[in-house]
Amino acid sequence: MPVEPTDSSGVSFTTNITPVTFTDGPPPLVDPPPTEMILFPPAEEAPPPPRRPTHSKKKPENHIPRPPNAFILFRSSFIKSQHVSTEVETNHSTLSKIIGLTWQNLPEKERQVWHAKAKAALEEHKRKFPQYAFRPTQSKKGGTPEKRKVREVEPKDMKRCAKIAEYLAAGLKGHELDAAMAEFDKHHVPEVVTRFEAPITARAYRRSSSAPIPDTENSKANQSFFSTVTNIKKVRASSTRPTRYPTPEVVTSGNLERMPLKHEPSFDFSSFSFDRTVSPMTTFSCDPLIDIVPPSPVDSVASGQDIHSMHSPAPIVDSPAFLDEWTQCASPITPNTPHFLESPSPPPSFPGSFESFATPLEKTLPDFSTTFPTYQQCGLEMGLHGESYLSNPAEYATYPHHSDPSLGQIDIDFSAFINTTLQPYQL
DNA sequence: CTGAATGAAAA
DNA sequence: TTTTCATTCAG
Repeated sequence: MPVEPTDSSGVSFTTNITPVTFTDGPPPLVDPPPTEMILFPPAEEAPPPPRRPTHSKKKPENHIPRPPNAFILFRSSFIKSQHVSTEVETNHSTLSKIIGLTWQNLPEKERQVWHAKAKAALEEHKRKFPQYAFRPTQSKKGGTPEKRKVREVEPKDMKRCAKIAEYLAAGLKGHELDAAMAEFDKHHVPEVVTRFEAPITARAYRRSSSAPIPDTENSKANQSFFSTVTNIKKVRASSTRPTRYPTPEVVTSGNLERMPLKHEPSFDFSSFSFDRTVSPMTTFSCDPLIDIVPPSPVDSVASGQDIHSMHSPAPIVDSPAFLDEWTQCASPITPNTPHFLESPSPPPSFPGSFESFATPLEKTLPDFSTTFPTYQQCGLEMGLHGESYLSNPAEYATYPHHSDPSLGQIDIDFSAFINTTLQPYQL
């Protein structure tokens, strides 16, 4: 809400007047439901914040923001009202999910209130900026969406989001919701799964939000990670393909300077072919839009080690033959290589593995590549402190804000790898 | 800057 | 039909 021309805000909403109830503006077009029936009454109209301190880089300073739509208004008010406290959720991406669900659950009657407010806001906007016209910048050039990016997303616990939304719809807010969710989290098994095996550490969980800190005492907490495949990305309705997660088709793009494609042991596709005659890879699919078949619950790798007893086995390797294939790759890994590592434990070192073949960039990056050899063999490694989720190559493109700026942006497109090497093994 | 949601408006 | 951008702020 930029403070435009000084006086353009002639519609100053009586800021410091005694809270005598009086609705602002003209009578609403839609009669609001009885106050006691409103689940989420609009937050108090606060004076516009003293201009956002954050230095917006792409905004011309005189930028006129779009008028907010009904949902945006609802979300804004919802956040302001702290209906979901920071105790329950702080991540705004997740909050958007929750509020989105809540919006759907909202009685039509109450939604109309917000549509009315949006309409009023639009009128107000037009009064204020008669010359305004929405001018979306066409970022990409005409023709092929050559380099649309597919971004790794943090897994969200949708069950939990839905539960929160359910409680909200039932009228639980604030501290009541806190208590209810605290109880829920005590028994809830977080279902967060990336399509490949994700190193779900306690810290990663916390950071990825929407997941309570896993209770290590809860023995079944981690066993369901791969018994249920969740994290199905909800994609906005579209007649064709989801807009944000297109099927990979670009053969090569991205910044591969630091991750050589060829003649580089650490990133040589040809060196690790998934020969289906050797071992069909039946445990996963690489299409980010396709669900995967959960891998067999246990593989030979998980030979009763403590680490594995607390985590599901890595699903990538499903057969000894396949494992052998991997061992022939740049990074020798033994069948006993742990695939999971709880964050506090130091990664095991393998003679002549990571250190010996890693590129300088890789060496500066998280050491979990030694923990997840399958990824490191793909030349994949991402995350700052080894606690980020490893990416599904099919979904990964770039994660700039998770890469150290001093290292340069990691930007790899795995489409070629996926299409040529993994495609045959998709289910 | 990005992700999340929904929806209005433009390309 | 598809894309952008309104809000929000931790990451």
